Amino acid sequence: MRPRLKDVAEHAGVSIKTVSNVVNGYPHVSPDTRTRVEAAIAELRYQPNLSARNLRSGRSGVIALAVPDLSIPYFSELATKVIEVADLRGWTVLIDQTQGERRKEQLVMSGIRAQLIDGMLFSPLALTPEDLRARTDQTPMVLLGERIGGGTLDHIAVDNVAAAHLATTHLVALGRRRIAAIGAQRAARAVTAEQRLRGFRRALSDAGLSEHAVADVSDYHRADGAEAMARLLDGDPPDAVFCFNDTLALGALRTLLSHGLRVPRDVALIGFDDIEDGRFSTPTLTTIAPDKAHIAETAVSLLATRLSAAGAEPPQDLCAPHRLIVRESTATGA
Amino acid sequence: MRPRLKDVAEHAGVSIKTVSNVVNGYPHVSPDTRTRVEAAIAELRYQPNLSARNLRSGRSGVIALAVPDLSIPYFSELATKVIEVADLRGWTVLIDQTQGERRKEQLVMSGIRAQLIDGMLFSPLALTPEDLRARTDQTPMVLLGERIGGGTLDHIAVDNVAAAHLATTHLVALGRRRIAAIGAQRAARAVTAEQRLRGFRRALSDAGLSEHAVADVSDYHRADGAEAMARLLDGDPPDAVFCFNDTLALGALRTLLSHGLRVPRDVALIGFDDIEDGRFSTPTLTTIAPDKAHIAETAVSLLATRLSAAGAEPPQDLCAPHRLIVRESTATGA
DNA sequence: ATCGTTGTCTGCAACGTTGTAAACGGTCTA
DNA sequence: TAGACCGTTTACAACGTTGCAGACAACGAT
Repeated sequence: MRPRLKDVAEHAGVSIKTVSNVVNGYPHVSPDTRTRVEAAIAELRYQPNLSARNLRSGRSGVIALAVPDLSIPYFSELATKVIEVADLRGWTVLIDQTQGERRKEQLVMSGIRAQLIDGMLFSPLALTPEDLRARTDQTPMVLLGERIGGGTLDHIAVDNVAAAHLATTHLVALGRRRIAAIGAQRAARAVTAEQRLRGFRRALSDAGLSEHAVADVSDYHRADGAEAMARLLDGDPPDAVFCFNDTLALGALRTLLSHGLRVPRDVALIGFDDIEDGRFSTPTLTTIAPDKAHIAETAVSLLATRLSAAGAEPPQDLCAPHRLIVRESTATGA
Repeated sequence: MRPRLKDVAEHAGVSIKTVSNVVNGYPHVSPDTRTRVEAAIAELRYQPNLSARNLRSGRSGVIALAVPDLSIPYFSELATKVIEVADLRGWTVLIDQTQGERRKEQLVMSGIRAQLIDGMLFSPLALTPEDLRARTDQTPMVLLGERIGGGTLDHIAVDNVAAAHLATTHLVALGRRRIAAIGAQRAARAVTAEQRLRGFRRALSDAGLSEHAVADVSDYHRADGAEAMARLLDGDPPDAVFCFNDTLALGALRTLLSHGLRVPRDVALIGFDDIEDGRFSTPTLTTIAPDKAHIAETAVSLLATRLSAAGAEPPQDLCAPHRLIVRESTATGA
C-alpha cells in the first residue's frame, strides 16, 4: 500500500496536519520539525494522493487541451509546446480530440471532463458563437485560434487577416497575377478559413488584381489539398496558390508535381502553419509561421490568471505574432 | 455548485445510496424508483464527481500513454488510435512525452503520475532492461514497441526483424545491389534499431549480398535522415536505401533530390511506419505499415485484462501484423 | 506578575463517493 | 400463522486530504 500522510506522521512523530503543512510549504514550521518530516517523506517515498487532495481542495492540477486531431502536425506541435509550458507550472495536460465535429466539440465544451480538470484550452473548429453562449459549464476556458467567443472568453490567436494578407502580397511581389487560394470552407462557421479568405481578397484588391480562383475543401488534410488542386488544374491553371495551411499545400504540391508542373517556376506555392514537413519537402515550402511557443505560453498563462483570480476580470483577446518564411516553393531564382 | 448524489436523492425522494445504485447500474432497483431517479439525474444534470469516486474506489478511469514525441507522426497517429479505443471503454488518456530521454522515461515509469492513473501504455526508447527490473512502482504497464521487458511485462510490437527483412528483400527484388540502411543507433539500448538492422543484414546475406553501408543517426527526425543521407552520398553512393522510419526516409529523400538524384531511378527508397506524409511526398514513399489500429486495440485490451484480473497471470508478448506498401519510391517502371 | 502577541503545532470536520451489512416489506412454504 | 427467503432500500463508515479554529509555549511590553 502507498504511504499516507498518517504513515509519515507516525514515522516522524508529529501530527498528520503538520506533515500536510510541510508538504504544502506552510511557512510556520520549525526547521527542526521540517527536517524530520522531510526525512520521513523521503524514506517512505510518500506522494500525495491526488484524488483526495482534489476532492478536498477542488483542484486537480490537470488541464485539458481540446484540438481537432493530433495527427494534423500543427496541433501535435502545439500540443507538445502546451505540455512543456504546463509542466513548468506543475500541471498535467489531458488531450481531447474532437475531429472538428460539432457534436464532439459541444461535448467537450459542456464539461464532459469537468470533474477531472481545473480548466481547458480549446481549439474549436465547428462550434458557433451561439454554442458558446449556450454553454452552462463553469470550467475556465481559453480559446485558441477561432475568434468566436465574442469577447466572453479569453482568446489567443494570430491575426489571420493580416497573415493571409502578408502571404498573398508575397505572391504578388513575385510578379504572379493568376493567384488562387485553397482552403475556403462552405460551412459558414469556419471562422479561420473565412478570415484567411478575407485577407487573401483584401491583398489582391490592394494590388489591383482580381481573384483567380478559390477552391473549397471539406477538411484540412493533405488529401483535401491534393484534390482541390486537381480541381483548379481542370480549369484555367493559376500561377500561384495560397493554401490556408501547410498540409493542404503539401497535398497541392503533390498534385502539381504529378501533373508535370514545376514549383515554383510554373506555380508558386505558399502555406500556413510552418509544420516540420514543409522544411523537408521538395521543393521546401514557403509558409506563414505563427509563433506556436508564444501561443502555448500565453494560453497557459491566461488560464493560470483565470484560475487564480476567480474575480470577474474582463476576458482578454490577445494576438500572437507571425512571420513569413520564404523557402523554395516561392524562390525567385528558380 | 455542481449537484451531488445528495441533491439528486432529495429531489427524487430516495436515499443517496439508491441514487448511487442507479448510477452504477446495480440490478436490484425497482423500475419505478429507477425512472424517478433517472428523471432527477437528468433534471439536475448530475455528473458523478470523479475525484470522490476515485478516492473511494481507487480507480480514476484515466490511463497514461507515454511516447517520445507527439510531433513524430507515427506517435501522434498511434496516440489518436489509442484515445479512440480507450474512449470505448470509458477511459480518458493522458499523454506524457519523454523526448526519448532516459531520465524522463525513468520518471514516467517510476510512477510520477501514479496517483492519477490506473495504468499506462509505455513506448520507451532509451530505457534499459535493468531500468525496468529496478522499477518499484506497481501501476500496471503495457510496453509498446521496444521488447525490453524480458517477459516481465505485457508487450505488443511488430516483428521488427521480419519487417526489416521484408523491406530489404523488396529492394533486392528490384535488382538493386548496393543497398544501404539509415537509422542504426550507437546507443546499445536502442533495441528497435538493432532489430531492424538485424533483419536488414539477414535479408542481405540471404540474398548473397554484402552490406553497402549503414548510417547511424542520433534521433529519428527528418533532419537526421537528411544528414545521414548526405554522409552516404559523400562516399560510394548506394542504389537503394532502407530507412528505419518514414521521417528519416523523407529527410533522406530531400537530400537525394537536392543532390539531383532521381528516386527511384538512381536510388530506391523504402521507409517504415506508413505515416500520412509518405502518401503525399513526391515520389510517394514505399514503406512497411505496422497495423497501428491493431497495436492500439491490443495494448488497451492487455491493460484492461491486467486491471481487472489482479491475479498473477503471466505477461503476454504479442506480435502485431505488418505489411509492405509499394509506392513510387521503389516503383519499377520509373 | 499580568496580559497580549507571535510562532508552532494539533484535532476536528468535511469534500462526494461506494462497500458492507443490515433493515424492511412482501411472498412462499410448511 | 410462523418462519424462511427474496428483492429492494437504507444507514454508516471509510477513502486521504486540507481549512478552520484553537491549544500551547515562549516572549516582550506594561
